[in-house]
Amino acid sequence: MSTSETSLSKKIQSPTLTKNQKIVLDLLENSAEPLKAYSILASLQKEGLKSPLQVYRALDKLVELGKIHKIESKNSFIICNNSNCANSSNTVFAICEKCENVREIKNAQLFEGVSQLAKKHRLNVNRYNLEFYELCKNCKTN
Amino acid sequence: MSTSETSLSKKIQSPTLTKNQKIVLDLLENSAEPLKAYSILASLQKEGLKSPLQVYRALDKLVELGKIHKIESKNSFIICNNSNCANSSNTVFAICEKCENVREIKNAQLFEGVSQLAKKHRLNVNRYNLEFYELCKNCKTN
DNA sequence: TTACATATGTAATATTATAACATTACAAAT
DNA sequence: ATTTGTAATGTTATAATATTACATATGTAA
Repeated sequence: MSTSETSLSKKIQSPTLTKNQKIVLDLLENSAEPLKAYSILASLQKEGLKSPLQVYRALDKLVELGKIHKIESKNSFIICNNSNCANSSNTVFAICEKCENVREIKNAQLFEGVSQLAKKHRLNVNRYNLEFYELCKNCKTN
Repeated sequence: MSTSETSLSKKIQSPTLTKNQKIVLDLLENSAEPLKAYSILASLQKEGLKSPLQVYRALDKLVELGKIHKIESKNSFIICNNSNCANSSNTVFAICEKCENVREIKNAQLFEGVSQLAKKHRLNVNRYNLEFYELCKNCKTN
């Protein structure tokens, strides 16, 4: 009981990250685009990562903490640029149909709008993931 | 030019399916739940399917035709129960967080609502995929 | 008939992800 | 300080998902 309280408060205050979690998060923070697990592994071999599992475990944890998101349709991971995500874990992405560029959309009104829509249609939703497919600025002009 | 017209009209009238496409579609039509490529392969070995590629090719085509959808987060495929999908290729799913049950949501108003939201936020969206995470009826009562 | 696009069959291989198991690190409770 | 519990690590092997490459066949249109 006291243990579960402790681990709960830990989760809420977001625990300090371990070494592997830190270096993976760092890499994603400095990446302009989503990264794949095996590319993360390749990049971080000099930092001591040796096996896929080390990467997947760090990624799982970071997703759980809301620090990063998985783009399911691309099997890749992107830093969360949205302060909301720690609380609600709703996600909205715009994905370019041509170049596959992904950007996370950070807009409280839009988030709320989708939630409202769900409610309106009598859906009892815990969280959602919305992927918009567009033509990004770059691809539109070229 | 006339060739492109022809292939276009073909797509619009939805061409007759080939043997492999038909048996894969059939299987999905009769399945209560989304199926994975390799499970489809296993099920259809008696019908003559021998390699993953045969399954993936049929699946790709069926997705392209809007007859089925891929649930990205589960790497699995589900029959489209939505007559709209041939036209717009927007998708909305409700996925149970506990038992992973997936149902496609078929509701023109909801579809339109999401499109409106995108427009309202100045997003120029070609199509979208929305995954609601819920607790399904079954899991809620148990 | 020729030409073309689409579909097939098959083998090999690439990519993504997890299972299993032994060990270590750290914080909380006694 | 020691025990205990939980989470994280390291490592090997393997499972599951998906694609490349290439040869052949099929159907339709010019």
